[in-house]
Amino acid sequence: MFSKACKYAIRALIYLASRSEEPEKTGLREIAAEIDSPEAFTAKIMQILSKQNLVNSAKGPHGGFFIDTHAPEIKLIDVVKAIDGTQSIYGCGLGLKSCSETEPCPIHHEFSAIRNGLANLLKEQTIQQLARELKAGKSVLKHHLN
Amino acid sequence: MFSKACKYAIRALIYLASRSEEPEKTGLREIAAEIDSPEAFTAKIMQILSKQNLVNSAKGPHGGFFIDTHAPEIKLIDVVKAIDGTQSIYGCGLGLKSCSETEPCPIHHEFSAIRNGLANLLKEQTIQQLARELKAGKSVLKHHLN
DNA sequence: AGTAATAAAGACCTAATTATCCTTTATTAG
DNA sequence: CTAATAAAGGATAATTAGGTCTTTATTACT
Repeated sequence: MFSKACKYAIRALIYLASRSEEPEKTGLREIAAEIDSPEAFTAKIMQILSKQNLVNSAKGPHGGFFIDTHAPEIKLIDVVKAIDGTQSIYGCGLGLKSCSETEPCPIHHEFSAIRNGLANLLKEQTIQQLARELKAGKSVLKHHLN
Repeated sequence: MFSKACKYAIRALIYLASRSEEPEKTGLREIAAEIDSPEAFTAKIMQILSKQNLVNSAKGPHGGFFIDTHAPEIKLIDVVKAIDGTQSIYGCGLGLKSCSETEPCPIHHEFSAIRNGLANLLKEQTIQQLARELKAGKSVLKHHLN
């Protein structure tokens, strides 16, 4: 569905959002540890998110990443587009270059409903919503050992 | 959604099924040409499908691939499982090892509906159904130049 | 029997993704 | 102004997905 990079990105953003009322910034090390992702690779992903203004960053001591609490909430689709691109969501299910309503691939119509459902979900759901559920203990970002 | 190999597999099977009342077998070259896929790579995929008994083959002159018309219709999910494995359908959307109803990832519930819809579709739809629509001119397997 | 046609099998190559390492640059505390 | 800290950026390595090539086995037709 999503690339690994995209999964890390979503997890990282949810974690960041889950502690974004804290005025403190969160360092890369902590993020990677909390979402159980490779640190250096996560750094690359954070760079992309930062360039796309999905996240803010500050260098130096007490620096780190943070989400602007005054900015509009981040939609999942923004993250997916930033990391995986639009083709991953809107491309043909069977990989045909020219697949459309008028020249559909064999599964085009059957998959449209699903694809649209997914797209709508990604457009509706925000990182912050998911972060609130995480904080409420309704979900987890990594395996919790008993 | 699916790997390229899986897309080729589905396209190849639909093409084969679309001409399976022909008693003649269909050679690799023709399949690859008709679904616009790399020949050698398609050969590999056909080997897998053949081992999984999703398709039959015959060596030698006038040999080729064919689908047993008396066997039950091939469900899309059989193809996806054979090529991409079950993880591609049932794995966690955020890549968590232990994601379940009791320890869900943040998007678990939201995605369950979509995931289930997809799985049901794959379980219902058959290659042969799609082949009939293809033959009726309602869909295409490759780009048709004007 | 011999030859051509075809799939099967395995080794091999290439490109993209994932991941690591190291250097540079910016920021801050003291 | 220096040392510490942390992100940014570049280079590179490892892994996986995607794809090719060569050889072998099988069959049909002279």
